[in-house]
Amino acid sequence: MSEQTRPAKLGRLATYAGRSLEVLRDMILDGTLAPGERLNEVHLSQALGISRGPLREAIQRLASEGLVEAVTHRGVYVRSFSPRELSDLYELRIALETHAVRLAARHAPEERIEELSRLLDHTESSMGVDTTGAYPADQDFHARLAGLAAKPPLVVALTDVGRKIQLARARSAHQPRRARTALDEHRAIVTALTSRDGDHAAALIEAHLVSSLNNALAVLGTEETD
Amino acid sequence: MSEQTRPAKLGRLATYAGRSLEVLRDMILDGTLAPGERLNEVHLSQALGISRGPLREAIQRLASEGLVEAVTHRGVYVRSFSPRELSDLYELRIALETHAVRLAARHAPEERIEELSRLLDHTESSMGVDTTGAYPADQDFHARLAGLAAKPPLVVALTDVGRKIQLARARSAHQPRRARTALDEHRAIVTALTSRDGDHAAALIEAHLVSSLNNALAVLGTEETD
DNA sequence: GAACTGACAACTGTCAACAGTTTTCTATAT
DNA sequence: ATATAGAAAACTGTTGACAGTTGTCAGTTC
Repeated sequence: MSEQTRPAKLGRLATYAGRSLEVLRDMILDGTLAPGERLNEVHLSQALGISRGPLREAIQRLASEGLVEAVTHRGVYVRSFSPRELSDLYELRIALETHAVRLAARHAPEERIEELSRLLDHTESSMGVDTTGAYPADQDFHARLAGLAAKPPLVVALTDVGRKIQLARARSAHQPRRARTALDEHRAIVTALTSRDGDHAAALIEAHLVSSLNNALAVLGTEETD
Repeated sequence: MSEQTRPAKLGRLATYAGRSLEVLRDMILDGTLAPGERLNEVHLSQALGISRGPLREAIQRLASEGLVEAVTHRGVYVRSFSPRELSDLYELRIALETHAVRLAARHAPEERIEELSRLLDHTESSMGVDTTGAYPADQDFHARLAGLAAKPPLVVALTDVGRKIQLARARSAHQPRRARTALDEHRAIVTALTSRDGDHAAALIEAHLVSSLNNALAVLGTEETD
């Protein structure tokens, strides 16, 4: 009767391939599987407790998402991005996100914008203690912002490029100092949206992303191989 | 010694999964597999002469590309797009392609632009007889145009949205009359690029895509179910 | 005649074993 | 000692079979 008593080995997705995709993607994005690292099918399937079939299906999707690179008969590797590639990704993201924010300024319903504002309030209050989780909050903000444009293909495109950027930034997670600045920048964007000033919001988003990129590049530059 | 004497059952990709992906994608994009149609794994694997394993891997990639929709335990279906969805896809494409063309106007080397111009000459001359192949030529032009921006992520994004648009337009392939117009519009874009006028080129691209969209919407509107 | 029940068929999800390739290691020769 | 050739190990690509779910259809009940 109850949902709890079913096999439950599979989560909500009800398929090993689907669950493996999410697990692997998380492992890649949080650095458990480092850029350049090889994905051994046998080891991974044993670690996940499944066979190679569904695992390979998950890997195909990761390859399609551009998070891993598959070389025939030679294995799949976690992608690694050069600073130049990171810049290019950000440039694309800027093009997409400025477009999204202009649409949002014109068409987003008042309440959805207020929702976003409240989200920032919540982020700020829970940030007083420590900035852990500041990066997820940042991602959440940008995802909701994209949603305000109400154009599914745009959300898809931004999700795609966002994941690659997250991987490219890899271990250079947000720094505590930057979290504060980012929050202020987010607020300014929401304010511009509230006053329906698309051009201003777009300019703010661009500046925000540029400094985010510069921050990432700086971290990558100073970071020496351990 | 020679490449020809190897098993050769597999083409250049050397893997059933990779080849199946391309075959299936072509079948979807040329309408052999119609929107809404179900992909039966057993039938398809027999038709392709392979087992279900590599076939399923190919299908996962198609799902990731947004060309098919997978429903757990219920099969995968070729995606179908509403006019509204087609419009949204075009809007995204406009945002991306105007961005690309601005970059091209600023940075593309002279010779690459001339190359594009010669491509149009060739298209025009081989179009005198019949307009078959006008649509591939159009796609080729846009692909090369995106390439001029020299930003790989931008090319990837445009390829993704381009494929979906191609599927959404499905059987509404280019009309002979429009082929001529499109060629003229392409020429105007190249001319603007030659004079390094990014804004003008962007405006022309936008107009070109809008009329392309309108053409597609008109065809979809008048087209009744056979 | 319509709605329900249960068996049957079809199909998707998964697994374990096989085949072919690449890599590694060892033994041999220079 | 270095380089080389060959065998062994490790791994990817593929297959055929099994398991569980969904959909179908005949038979039954109201």
